[in-house]
Amino acid sequence: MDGNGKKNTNRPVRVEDVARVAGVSPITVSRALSYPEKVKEDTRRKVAEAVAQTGYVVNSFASSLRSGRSSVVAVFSSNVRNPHFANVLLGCTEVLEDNGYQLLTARVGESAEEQRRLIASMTPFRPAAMLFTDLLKPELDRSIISSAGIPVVEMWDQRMDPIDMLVTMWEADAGRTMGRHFAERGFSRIAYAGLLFDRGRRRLEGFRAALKEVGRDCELVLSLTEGWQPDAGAAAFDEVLDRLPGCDAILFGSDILAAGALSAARRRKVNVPTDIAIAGFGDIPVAAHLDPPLTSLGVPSLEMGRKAGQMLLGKLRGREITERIVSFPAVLHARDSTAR
Amino acid sequence: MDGNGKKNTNRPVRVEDVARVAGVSPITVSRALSYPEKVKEDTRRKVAEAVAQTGYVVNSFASSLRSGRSSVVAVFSSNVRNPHFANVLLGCTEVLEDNGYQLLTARVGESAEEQRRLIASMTPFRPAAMLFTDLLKPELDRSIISSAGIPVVEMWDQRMDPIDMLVTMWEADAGRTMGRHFAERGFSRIAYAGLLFDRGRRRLEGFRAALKEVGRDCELVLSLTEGWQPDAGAAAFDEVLDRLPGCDAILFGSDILAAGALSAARRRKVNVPTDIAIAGFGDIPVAAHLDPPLTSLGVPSLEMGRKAGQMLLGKLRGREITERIVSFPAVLHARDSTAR
DNA sequence: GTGAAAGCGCTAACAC
DNA sequence: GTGTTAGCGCTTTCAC
Repeated sequence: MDGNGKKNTNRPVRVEDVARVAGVSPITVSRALSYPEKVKEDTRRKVAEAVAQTGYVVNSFASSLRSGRSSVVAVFSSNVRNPHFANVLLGCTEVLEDNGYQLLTARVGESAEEQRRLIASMTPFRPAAMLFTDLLKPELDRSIISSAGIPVVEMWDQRMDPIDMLVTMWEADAGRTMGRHFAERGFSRIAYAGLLFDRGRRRLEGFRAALKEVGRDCELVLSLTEGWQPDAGAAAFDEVLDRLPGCDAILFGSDILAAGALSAARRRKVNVPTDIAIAGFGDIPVAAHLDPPLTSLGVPSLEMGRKAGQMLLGKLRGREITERIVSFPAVLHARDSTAR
Repeated sequence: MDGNGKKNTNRPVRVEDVARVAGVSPITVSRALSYPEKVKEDTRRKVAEAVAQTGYVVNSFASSLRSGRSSVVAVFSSNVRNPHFANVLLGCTEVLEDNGYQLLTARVGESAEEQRRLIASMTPFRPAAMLFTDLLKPELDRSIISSAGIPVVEMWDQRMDPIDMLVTMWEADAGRTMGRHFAERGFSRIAYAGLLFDRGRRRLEGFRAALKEVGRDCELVLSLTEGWQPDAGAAAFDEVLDRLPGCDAILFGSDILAAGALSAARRRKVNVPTDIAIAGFGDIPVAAHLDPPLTSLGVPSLEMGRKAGQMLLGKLRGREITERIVSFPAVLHARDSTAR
């Protein structure tokens, strides 16, 4: 029934039980498990045997309560269906789990009030550090975070005043890179479609700034509020063609939207890129395999997640922090969808 | 500095402090917070004020240690970059977080030994329930899970003997559905390419069984072991064309692989579906927007994640479990990529 | 290198 | 409806 040799009494095994079996005191068991180097080789072996025999598992609640130390990192994450965020999560999980930390996850929350509530729901666990894999709302009172006095990494923020540390990509730079690409290609009647909150707005600003440098502009901006799936991109494509006749290039806020637009173009027998060029954002794996292959800006989200984890880890280990703000560059992948 | 009015001493605020301010005993504070209905309206108000004034936050470690209750659900999840798993995670997070549970996440692990290690790393937290969003290895000694004596949901398993509860989709049925579709379309030289572990193998078995019913078979099976990204699909497409001349239909283990194959077909000027039909698995959002739109089997992963969360919740609340095994059907989306 | 005593902060059990 | 006492299981502190 019970291959572990665990006792059949309902009472869980405690250090005391292990101590009795090993013929040592409880504190020695504790030390043998937490600081093996502080215990004689022989004692260590006896304790290990007793642990195996009794099936002992430490109780984190008791351990953390007494020691005041916690191996929990609170991670606030948003929509994992967005490949960006999935990559970030993967990257930071890798780093933190491999270093003995447990991840307590919560949604990041969509309104300032919801964010406050979710952060408050984590504080009883006294996490050792916090990681926000998506933007905090500007309206949020950040003192509830900073007052915890623990290492904190925010991500994607566009400002220079993080609570503690920041891993980001400057959206305006990314937008500018794409704007220059559009300028080089000589597109003249240009549209943009995407979400226009925080990051999207900054990206659009950079995009327009680069166009203005060569005397052009983004003549139509579609602010998508509902939907980020391909259908929304297809609908946006139709709307652009209606509202901006002669439009020869559209930048979308994401590759998913752009993929929808490519399919709408096929349906309407509009040739991409000859009739109209299309570009996206994020460089998801299928981008290079769409028809035509989609020009996109790649975001090193996996590396960003890893970096966030490493920064927390560094601070948890008391290393001096040299860079509080780390920004990653977006990389242009020019493909056929914007060819000339 | 501290808008919460929290004291500046380093000692954290305890129930005792709140009790003093409110003019009641510690246990009354505890009750006012955990069982408000057991406390007079007036007392409740005084406690609430004292909590606000002191900035008190309960210490989960102490609370759980004493009460023996835990609000933590351990979730073992795999590659969130796979849209299936991202959806599952999203679904169960929704349900569990909205009902007061905190999610402690770990990777599910790739080998039986790693799985054992990761599960063991969660047990010190005495979770109230466990959820495995991906398969457990058959070699894993499951007694370490069942001996915890808590509600457990496994997902995707193809057997009928879960540790406790199971949310799954019968891969063989799904494969059969696709096999019948291929049979109806009259394809005759058929290939399969995908991962052939656990789930993929069962799916292929169903696929072949349906083909055999009409006197056909899957003549070439490519076992992909490295890579599930589009490039691997493109390479598999090339290999099939080399090794099975006259092949008129390929089923891929995922839509991502199939998307890569579609792009390889374009590169080689092979027409889909006239020259060769292609189908995938998973019905990711872009599937309907590829060129041609991709035939795929949709898996209701978001609902499956929600269901898993609800089943755990039901058992945690002591409700009688009526169905220990819940299976969801895969839905065929026949699109142009397998048209005749 | 090991042990004895104490206490982390909370809430169960029981009393009133 | 509220209070008193005790103890959850561990690890700190100090002693040897």
